[in-house]
Amino acid sequence: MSAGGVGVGGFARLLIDWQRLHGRSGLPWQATRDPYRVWLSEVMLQQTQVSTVLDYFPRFLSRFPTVHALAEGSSDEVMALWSGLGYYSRARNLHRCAQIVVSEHGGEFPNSALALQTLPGIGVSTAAAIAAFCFGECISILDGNVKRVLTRVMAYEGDVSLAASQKELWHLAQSMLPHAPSIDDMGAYTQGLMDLGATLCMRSKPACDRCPMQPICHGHASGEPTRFPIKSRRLKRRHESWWLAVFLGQDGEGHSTVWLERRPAKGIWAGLHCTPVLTDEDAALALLGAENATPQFLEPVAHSLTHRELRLHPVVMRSVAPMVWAAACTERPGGVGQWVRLDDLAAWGLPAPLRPLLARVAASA
DNA sequence: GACACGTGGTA
DNA sequence: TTACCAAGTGT
Repeated sequence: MSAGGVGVGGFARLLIDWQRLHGRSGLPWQATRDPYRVWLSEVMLQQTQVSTVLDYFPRFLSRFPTVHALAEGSSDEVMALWSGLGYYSRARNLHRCAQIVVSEHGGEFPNSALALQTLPGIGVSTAAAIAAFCFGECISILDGNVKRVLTRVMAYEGDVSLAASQKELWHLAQSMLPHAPSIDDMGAYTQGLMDLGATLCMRSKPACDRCPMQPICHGHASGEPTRFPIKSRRLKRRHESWWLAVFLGQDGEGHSTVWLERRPAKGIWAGLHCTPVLTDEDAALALLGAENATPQFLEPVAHSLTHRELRLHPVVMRSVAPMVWAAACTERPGGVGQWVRLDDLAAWGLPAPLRPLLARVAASA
């Protein structure tokens, strides 16, 4: 045991001991030091809750068990497996990263945070997590958990919305690291940072009475630990209405189909498959009215994104001669599309709100 | 440096 | 309803 903390009051020692006794263990990505699995889990967990990833991680891994398999997979299949997880640039970067690891690193992930960080989709925190877990590098992650824990322990008064504060927090995080840790120590320390933030030092109602840091925590001493972290910048969402043109048809074997187009390479749901979207009401009504059928307007569905509050208005168009629409659809901006069987949608990378929506449509079709 | 990028859960 | 935010990164 050589992990005496050098930071405030033996922070690292307290954290490592606490993690081994009370931290989380048994999560599917914890039982390994395989950089591929650790990397995959870290990317999936970016801004995403553990409970959500529990569902996606094993499915993705069973289809792509190695970085070679992933590198050789099709981008459409990767997107389909990511469908519903959100932040789809992660999936595109993941795929690109796998191809780079195979083509430029002989299929082995680089073994330092510095080198890992040059790969697409791997930033400072993810690079540190992989390096710490897989290679025992003495470097700190800096995610939301760590920021909350550190700002509370230190009663850090800086505004974490500012870049200067981020830099200061990064230095602070490095200063708390254990001294000359073993690889096991770095694993427990890194996991401990996240476990502490997730299970005790929560945003509201932190469990200070059970916290190993309580004796050294200035936030707790202040009586208002939840005052930290201090954030000035507020998120604002703007409201928008989108009309989803749900063209229904049938294939040669009598299966119900829907017309899907690939979303543009940038912006919301980039690269996913979706019904044609019209963002202007007049244009939507004009276009949908011009199609030779009776549009059926369904109840709008609310869907919120980070910066937008969407009202999705499905407009179902059924046809006796659906192929007529295919020609019309391809003329539309953004336009390359195809008819997809409603019972085959699981194999497609769709935006999350489309699955229940199309399932409803299918049920009434 | 500010902003875009998804989704589901919680207060 | 609204706001916040969860194992952040890229532009």
